Amino acid sequence: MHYARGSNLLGAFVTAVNDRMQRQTEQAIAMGGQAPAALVTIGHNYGESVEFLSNILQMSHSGCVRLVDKLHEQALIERRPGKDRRSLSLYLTPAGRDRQREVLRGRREALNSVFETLDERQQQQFVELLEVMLKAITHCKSDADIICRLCEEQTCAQSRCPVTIGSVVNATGI
Amino acid sequence: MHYARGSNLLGAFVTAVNDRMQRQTEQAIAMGGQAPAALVTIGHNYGESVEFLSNILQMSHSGCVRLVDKLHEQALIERRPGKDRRSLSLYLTPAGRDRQREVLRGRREALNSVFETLDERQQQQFVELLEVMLKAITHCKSDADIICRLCEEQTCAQSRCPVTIGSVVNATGI
DNA sequence: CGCCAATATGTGCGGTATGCACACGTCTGT
DNA sequence: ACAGACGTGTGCATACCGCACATATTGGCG
Repeated sequence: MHYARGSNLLGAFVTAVNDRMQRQTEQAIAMGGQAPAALVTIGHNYGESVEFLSNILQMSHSGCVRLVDKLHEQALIERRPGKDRRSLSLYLTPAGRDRQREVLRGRREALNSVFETLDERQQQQFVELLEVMLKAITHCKSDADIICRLCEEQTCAQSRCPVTIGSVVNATGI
Repeated sequence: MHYARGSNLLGAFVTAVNDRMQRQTEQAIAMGGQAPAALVTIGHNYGESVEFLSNILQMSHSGCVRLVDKLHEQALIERRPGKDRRSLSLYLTPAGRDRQREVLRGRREALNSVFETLDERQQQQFVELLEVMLKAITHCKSDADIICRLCEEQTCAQSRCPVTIGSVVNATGI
């Protein structure tokens, strides 16, 4: 009965933080749905294909084509020929890069407004617990890409990322 | 620089958990958007109006009317005359109550699958930190209702809810 | 080599979720 | 008693997204 309360608090917390994050990121790009994640993910994975993107965003291929169209209309991304003559490579334009930074800044502000209510010692404890859970729930690279689709890459890269670690340690094949 | 990593991990974590929670709750009711939250919230607030609901779900009044229509079509809720002759009172039907339980079960499963990767001592630590943050970010009753729109009420009520406490302690008027 | 299955993109069409502007009835305070 | 606030509902439009399908390309295999 006791950890039912824990799970419930976790749910309330996730709802609260996700609301803030979503509001800020959607406002930064003036588009909803998976658009903010698309911009960030394309920025993290220069030159990848629409197919690749649709997997990370967990949407249908056709939906992703439409999303890419929208981003292209707004001159936020470029479509260049890919490795195949079938596929495309997606790149952020300079304007897209700027917009991506705004998305990430909005996200960071939303997250800081919650995280900084902890004192330094609590922050450290909290990070350790997050690491345990993130590591445990990431079973492959695909999981990791999905979880990190809105992450700040350099922040992640400059230190050991529990999601990446989990994706290796728990790897089940795919 | 160090807590930028913490905020980023928090973001990845929230994204991961929210994905799971959303998938499970939407599947339970076979409707998307705010429908799961609507069902749970109506269950928590028997006899409240459409207006009340639209505030908690943070959607326009008209959008909320349409949502209520959908739930009514599926015989999940009842519309009875409200206090005024203007307003309605919303109630779950027995089928709606069942469906609400399924939504909450899906949510609980999603959350447990993450929370239970911590051992007992870590769970206790984690709950304490969640309490600190939830209390700090809740400034009024409206905040509390929004954050708790998908909560399991009895789990919340049987022990001190940090969201409710925050809504009182930090009250700023509205 | 020639052909078929797999891959990658894109389109036609429809459905769901939601908002804005507005209409209508009801209430409330002066 | 009447103006303005309030609560509900409707017409219309839009954003987002999936399914089924069309098209182009590739790779493997007989």
